[in-house]
Amino acid sequence: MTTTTGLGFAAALVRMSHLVQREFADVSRQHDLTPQQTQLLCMLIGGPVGMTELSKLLHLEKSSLTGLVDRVERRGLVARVADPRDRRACQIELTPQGTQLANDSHGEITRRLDAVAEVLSQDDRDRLPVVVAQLLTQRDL
Amino acid sequence: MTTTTGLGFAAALVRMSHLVQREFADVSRQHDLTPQQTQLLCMLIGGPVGMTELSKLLHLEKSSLTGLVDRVERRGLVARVADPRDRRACQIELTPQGTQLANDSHGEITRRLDAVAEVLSQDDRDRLPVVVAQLLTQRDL
DNA sequence: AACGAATTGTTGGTAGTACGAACTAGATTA
DNA sequence: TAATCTAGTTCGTACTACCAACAATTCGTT
Repeated sequence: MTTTTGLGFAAALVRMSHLVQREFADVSRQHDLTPQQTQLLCMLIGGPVGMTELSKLLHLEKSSLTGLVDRVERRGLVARVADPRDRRACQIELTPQGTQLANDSHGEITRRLDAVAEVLSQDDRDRLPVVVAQLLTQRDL
Repeated sequence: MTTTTGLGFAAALVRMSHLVQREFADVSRQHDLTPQQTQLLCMLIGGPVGMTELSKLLHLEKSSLTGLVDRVERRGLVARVADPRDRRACQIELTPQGTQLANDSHGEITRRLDAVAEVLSQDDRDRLPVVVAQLLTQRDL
């Protein structure tokens, strides 16, 4: 009842989430980062982002984000750069070292999760992202 | 590339995980619990569990678990009961109040995630748990 | 039975996470 | 200009999670 057969839909999602979280934590630890720090770095791969937007992307209060950025900045992985358009605001950007780490981590996580997919039929493998996309249309972004 | 269309397999899993985490956090907050506390309570629905086994189920160090159980015990939701077979060990069990909360939370989370599934075709809805079960055979339990 | 090893759970210390309320400085609108 | 809103920080609190060290108990050998 607990294993492969009688897994309900909700339970399946929860289990899958745990699997992802575990890989994420694992890779983060390899790079001596916390999962939250890794997530922040990955969020910046596309380019600098302001604090307010980051807090929305990460679903964090701004005050929580301040501390997270502080700690990652202290390690020299990101920098706060002034926003020329608004003197209150700042943009968070990856340093060269941070870029390296962000790419490595992102790549490793992607590699691992893709590896997990290998047991599936080609059909299932193609279908799952589509299904997820449908789910996300409701609650997520 | 970021949105619905070109979602890679790994990215899909990560997004789905976020969705689950969010629902979990949301429901926990409604009941004035942390996600970790909710998870602990749900883990005990099936009956009392010892600390060592719990730490494996939750992937936590025993020392981390001690604190988690302490806090939930302080709220009167669980109790440590002696294990007659081993005088070192204890079993963690839900109090009546904890049972109520555990069932409520578990039900609410299940209800929400099942609701999310409603956009899917019957076929996809049936298939996903099977696919997840296949994925879990590798890394998970 | 007794000794050493392994196991169960706790304590204490450290770092990180996350929130809310209060705040400063700069932008926006009336 | 005054009133208001927004961007980000600070502060205080509670929780999470790890590691190393520990006491009590059980297990395995001899």
